[in-house]
Amino acid sequence: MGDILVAAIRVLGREGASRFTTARVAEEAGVSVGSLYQYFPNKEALLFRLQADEWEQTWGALSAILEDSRVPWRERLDRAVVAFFVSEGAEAALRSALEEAGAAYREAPEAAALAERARQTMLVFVGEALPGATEEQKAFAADFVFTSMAAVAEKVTAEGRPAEEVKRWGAAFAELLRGYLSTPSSAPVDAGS
Amino acid sequence: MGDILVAAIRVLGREGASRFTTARVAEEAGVSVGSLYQYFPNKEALLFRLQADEWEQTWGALSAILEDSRVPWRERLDRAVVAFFVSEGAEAALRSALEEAGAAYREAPEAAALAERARQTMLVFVGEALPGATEEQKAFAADFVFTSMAAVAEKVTAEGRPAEEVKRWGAAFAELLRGYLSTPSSAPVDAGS
Amino acid sequence: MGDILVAAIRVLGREGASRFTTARVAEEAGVSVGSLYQYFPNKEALLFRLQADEWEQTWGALSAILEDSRVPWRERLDRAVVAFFVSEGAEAALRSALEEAGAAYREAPEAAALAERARQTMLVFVGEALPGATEEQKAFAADFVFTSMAAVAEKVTAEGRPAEEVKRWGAAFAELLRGYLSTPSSAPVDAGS
Amino acid sequence: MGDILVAAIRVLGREGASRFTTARVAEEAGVSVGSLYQYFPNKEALLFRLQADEWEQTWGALSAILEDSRVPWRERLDRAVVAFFVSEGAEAALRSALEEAGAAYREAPEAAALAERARQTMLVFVGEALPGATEEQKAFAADFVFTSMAAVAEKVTAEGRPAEEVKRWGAAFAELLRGYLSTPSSAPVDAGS
DNA sequence: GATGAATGAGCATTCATTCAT
DNA sequence: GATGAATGAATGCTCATTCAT
Repeated sequence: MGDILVAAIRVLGREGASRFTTARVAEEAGVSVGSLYQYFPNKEALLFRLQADEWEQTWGALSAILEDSRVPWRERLDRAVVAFFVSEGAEAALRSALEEAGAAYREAPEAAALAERARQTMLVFVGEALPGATEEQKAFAADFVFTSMAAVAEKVTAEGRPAEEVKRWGAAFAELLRGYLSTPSSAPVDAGS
Repeated sequence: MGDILVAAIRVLGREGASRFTTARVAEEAGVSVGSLYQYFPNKEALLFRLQADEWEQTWGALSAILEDSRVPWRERLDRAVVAFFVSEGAEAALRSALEEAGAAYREAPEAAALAERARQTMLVFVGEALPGATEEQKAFAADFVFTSMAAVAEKVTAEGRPAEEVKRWGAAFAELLRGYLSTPSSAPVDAGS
Repeated sequence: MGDILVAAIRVLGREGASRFTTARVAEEAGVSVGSLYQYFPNKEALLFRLQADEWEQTWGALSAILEDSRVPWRERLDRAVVAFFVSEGAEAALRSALEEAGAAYREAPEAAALAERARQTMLVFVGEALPGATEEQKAFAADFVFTSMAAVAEKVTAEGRPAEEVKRWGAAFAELLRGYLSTPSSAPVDAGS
Repeated sequence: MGDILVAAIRVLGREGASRFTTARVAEEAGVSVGSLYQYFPNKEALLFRLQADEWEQTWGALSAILEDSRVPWRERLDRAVVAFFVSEGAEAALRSALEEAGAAYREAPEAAALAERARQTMLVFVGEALPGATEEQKAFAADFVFTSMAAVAEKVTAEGRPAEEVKRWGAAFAELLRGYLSTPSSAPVDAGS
């Protein structure tokens, strides 16, 4: 089964999403299609698994950094953002192929659970940076930080920029977020309707 | 040919990317498949054209705002970013369908030309905000502002959030960028290279 | 399209229902699978069409006989039953293959319409044979005559008996039904419940 | 092995013929596929066995009634026919599933043996009802009675009619056959050949 | 220039059967 | 005797593209 996952990643990377077929994966893994279907009920489940593994890995590293309260939050932010950009960079090919393949990942309960965990971690972290903010402000800030970081990291890495540049973007974006979380007026909600 | 493009947008919106077929587009347009192929050499070219039109439109509005030098740059930035978010929100469905359909847009020369024009506009704009920066710093800032804005707008609108919220995100992100372009130390590049 | 129907009948007859595949039909017809699917939306529709054609033909002959009021009803009954047995005998192979293939024919509206027409014809006919019967008795008799005739004809012809014997069975069954419709006490309903 | 047969009946009833697979039967029985194949050489043999069991049971009850010479034949006929209809009604689901599954029952020697036994019983019975008939006439009558009864019972029960109605049909058909066996001219063969 | 019938490779999935453990 | 992973041929169906009319 591990063989199949490895083969799937290889096929996805080598052939692209539109040529990612069960037959090709099976052949790459050196097993029959039938065997593939003994481990995964359908093609989507396989894609799904790939996606989940990638998420788990990326987010695991990130939360370890964010939760380490011995380190000042600004430093943690810097490190986490850069780590995230780098990690996304490393798996950009798989990720974009996965996206193209359209694994209907986002709607699955497993995905929701992971996202919820991420939200919580981010919320706690933001709470440390904005001790005086209301709950609503914190919630928005957490969402904002997480979503924009993910968006930019995805975009930058998807464009195939060199690792060096990705790192620099991470640093720049971390600085941006640091500023955002540092400004007294930082809670953008107060301007909200 | 305009009919075909309109039909294509309708089919993409109504049926989704995986059911976007030449036969369906032709039928929706009220022409034969053969005719469709007289205007577009293949399916991808049609998709491509849809994408290009969308770009042109979005970017046209944006550059009009950014280039209007009678308005202070901060205000222009605010307006442009919010306008961009709103515009992306309006076409989120088409955009995500297009993405899913995999119009390999980025690599085409036509796309490169459009992007270059956008880069230039942004560069001029950034020049007004950071008069003292070096060319390299300006280049990075322009790229950074443009890319991150696009990334976040895409992500936020793709998630199907309500128009109200999209607007709020636009405002929040504009504020972020304003801060970025206002800080004396704002040129993150100084650490660069 | 006629070619495809002919080919389908041949494949069904030669290979049996379990080997009746779209690919084989297309090959037998000398066209591509794609073409087959241009005429029939799916395999079932093809089977369905075969079935409908057969029904139409069989029942057309039958009702012509039954409705010819110039002929005494007993004679009409004899002729109709024998004709039905013979007709069923001629198409036994197709019919049993069709049945095995499970064309979900019975539930379709088109089938219901045909059956209703058959029921009406039979009802009128029975009315002539049992002028004094109540409506309910007539309804039961019509159903009984039609259903049992069809059941026996199907079974006998499905067993592959020679044409000669099938004819003899038809005559015997006609006699049976004649007796049934002639007996004063013939309306079995009176014994009902 | 009994477990497997029970499981097979359950799967056939619950899932229908097209989802009747060896894997599902094995799982339902709580054994491995391998074990299933130790008892039955292939899927068809399993189906076959199901069919044979059903036959044995149905026909057993029937012959017991027909052979009980203490009862007048007319009464025996009534009872047997009604019992047959009722029995067929009870197992209509299994029977039609079996048929759909295509157990090629009729051609097997085991089936022939059962059918022969049935024929004999029927022949003896008919001999009592038509003492003066020739052997040939008796043979035809036995075949006719048995086959038509089976045909009608199958058809009526397969249509899913309510038990009450099935019983009524049984009674009606018994009356028909009684009439057939009572008429002096009843031996339809005399017109034969 | 327009038409649309024809093509056929390609895909996801199923399932009876085998055989090494 | 039991297990169940492995097999791979087979199936129904789709769709971009071509080309004779």
